[in-house]
Amino acid sequence: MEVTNQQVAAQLNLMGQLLEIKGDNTFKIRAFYRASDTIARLATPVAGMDPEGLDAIPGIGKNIAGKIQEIVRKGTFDELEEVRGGLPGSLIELLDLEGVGPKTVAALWKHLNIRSIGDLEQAARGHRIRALRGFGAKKEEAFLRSIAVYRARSGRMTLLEADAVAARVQSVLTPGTFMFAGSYRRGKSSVGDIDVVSKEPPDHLNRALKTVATEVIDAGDRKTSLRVLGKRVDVRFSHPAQFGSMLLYLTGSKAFNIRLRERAIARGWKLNEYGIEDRLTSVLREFSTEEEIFSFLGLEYIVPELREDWGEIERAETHNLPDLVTAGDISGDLHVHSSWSDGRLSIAELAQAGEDLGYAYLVCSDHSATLGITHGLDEERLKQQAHEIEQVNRTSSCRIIHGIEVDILADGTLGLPSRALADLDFVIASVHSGFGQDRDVMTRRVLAAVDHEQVNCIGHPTGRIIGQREPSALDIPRVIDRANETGTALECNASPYRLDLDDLFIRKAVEKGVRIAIGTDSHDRSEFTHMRYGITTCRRGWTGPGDILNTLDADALLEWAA
DNA sequence: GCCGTTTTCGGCCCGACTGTTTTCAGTCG
Repeated sequence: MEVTNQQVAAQLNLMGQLLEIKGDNTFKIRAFYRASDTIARLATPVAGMDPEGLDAIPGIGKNIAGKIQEIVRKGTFDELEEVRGGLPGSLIELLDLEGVGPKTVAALWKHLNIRSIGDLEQAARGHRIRALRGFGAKKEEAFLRSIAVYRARSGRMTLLEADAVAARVQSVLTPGTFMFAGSYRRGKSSVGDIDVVSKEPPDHLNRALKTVATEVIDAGDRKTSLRVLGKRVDVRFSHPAQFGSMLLYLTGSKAFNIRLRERAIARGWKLNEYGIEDRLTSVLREFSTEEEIFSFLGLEYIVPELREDWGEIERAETHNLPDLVTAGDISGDLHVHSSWSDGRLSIAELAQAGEDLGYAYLVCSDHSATLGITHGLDEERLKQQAHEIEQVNRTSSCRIIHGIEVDILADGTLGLPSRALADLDFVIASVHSGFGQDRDVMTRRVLAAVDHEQVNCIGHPTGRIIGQREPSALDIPRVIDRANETGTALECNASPYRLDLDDLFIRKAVEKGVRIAIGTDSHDRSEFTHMRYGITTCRRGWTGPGDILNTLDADALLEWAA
């Protein structure tokens, strides 16, 4: 079984953590973390790369390249096993506690033989930690609080949850005085916390924020951290004259910020969240908008969705950033369900919803009959549905395109015969079962659907459900290559629980020339607005209007599908 | 451990907040 990039990244990350506890050189530690991050967001599997190819990746030198090859061969590397041998494995879990870092873990272990979260809890309850130099009663309380949060935590938020937390925070903020920042602003498919930059005075705002917080983690004049609806919210206060710098800093990403700061250093400046300081004269230049900073640094303005250090800085230097798709480019939704299968809306109601959104068309893609739980369509009911769609289309300005979401069965065959699919205008093929298949089986299964003459699009290709189900083992780069050969589109499923394909693979796909179909997978009226999540995910994948099927008008779409 | 349009050696982003101290270490983003 081929080792995935995620597994390689996990081993490199583990090495970083162990070296931290051991107290090794901080720059060596940083190198392992950086390599881990880089591998985790690489679309190309490292398992197939040669040493030169690995070495060519920024942040990966000869040494780590060798270790990656060791991991590919045997799942681990000698130096990792050596370091691991000297430390109890359970120490790592202590690093997951908020406020507990490597120095704390090492001290607790060496002096009190604390090796796990359970050990720490006992020691804190027994007040045994305050005897240690540098530790006191408040630390013991903080450890117990962190343990409680750790045990109750639910991980990253879907964008729906993030919207709910953001709305609650927004309810106590003054319009026009703040901006959301962080990964929420960058539009990542899941969000760890909510970041806010505010121009309002801290004392006033801290009082207001407390009214919506379940816990105040810390509160200062420059920054405040809270828990709202159980999720972390970080607020930074900024002078209006410095708002651009603070917004840029808090929007990140971290890797992007580091690159910009390095760029400033090369010019004799220091970039921070207050402005750009001349290192010689110590004169601080302030920026009220982000646009001014980019301009000052000699860069084209980079939209938040692109700020990941995925090559956008180099493109901004030459004023050659991609032209990204916007909501205004979208003519229709390529994946919605009706009450013919498991949706709530009738065909007529779908058409009305489409009209309300100003869409030229909707692809009605109900489930095929093989998926027992959703009383999907067989050949006979498909014909009846075609008749109803024809009726509705006579009076609707939003055209209902007759499609289907047909199951890709475990052996790669489809849930309906070709003759039934031939009568339809848009065929989406999706995996809905057997997600645990190994890489080869799953990939052959999906490739069979890509090869199928009637299939126009592969729905939610990896099958992941954010926070609930991991992506399948599918070899996406192979699927992308084959989709390019056969002219098959890949879906960006816009459901906030899916966002599948995600940014990284979308970028890989459009680089190869594969078209992306954005579908909300709506089962009810409220879900049509999820289109915005799909658009943002596509923008993060560097897609322009021409890469997206939804930007075609109805006739062009049908022509493409035929 | 990685890297180079001042460098193959000597750097490596920058600052806020807390707790335990009495000037700072640790953690976090």
